[in-house]
Amino acid sequence: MMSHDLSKPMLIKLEHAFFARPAHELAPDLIGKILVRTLRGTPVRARIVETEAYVGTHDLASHASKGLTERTKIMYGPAGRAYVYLIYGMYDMFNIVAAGLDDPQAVLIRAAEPLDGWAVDLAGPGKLARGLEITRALNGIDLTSDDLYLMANSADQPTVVATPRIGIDYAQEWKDQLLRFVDVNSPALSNRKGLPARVGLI
DNA sequence: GCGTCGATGGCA
DNA sequence: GCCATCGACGCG
Repeated sequence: MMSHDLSKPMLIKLEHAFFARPAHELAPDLIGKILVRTLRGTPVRARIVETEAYVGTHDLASHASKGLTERTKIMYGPAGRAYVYLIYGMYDMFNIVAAGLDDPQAVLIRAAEPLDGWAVDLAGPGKLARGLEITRALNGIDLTSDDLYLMANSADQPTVVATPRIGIDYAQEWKDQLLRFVDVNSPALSNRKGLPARVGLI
């Protein structure tokens, strides 16, 4: 008979099916998940604390609003791959493709807490990609690969709050949609504006 | 603490 | 001409 110690947290690798749903559902569910990046043969881990959903061609903040182009074509493919692009000439942005074929949705990973005593600043999408060495060379990579994958921690039940997305003031009626998701108790958010100073027994 | 600004290159 | 950003600088 197998024994199960339910007091022990379970770490389970996320498979493709986890990512194959609308970005507005996937994005909050990614808070508290663990990113594993293999660098020079060694896995480093970080806990995701901030994400944003980009929900399709009608979303004026999404690159997919430009339709199918050389840059956006990865979002039209299967869920669970990386969409990595360059912004401001110097920062790579790491996104996870969501939804299904020909439904171009994605989740931007904006901040994480390094684990295992690893001292690195991952509080912001540019810093996160730099710290994890995620560049455009990884655009299209399958996120169940050993180089970069995700894990669920059954013991981690973060308090998730939705806010407007950052840096998309041009997106008209989309700029106020509550499509950014944060673990309100994390010290590693990119930006704390609009959040309660602290969350206790409110 | 907060506002402003420049870096820097791919994209449509 | 614009960016799904960051870090440096100047306030007082």
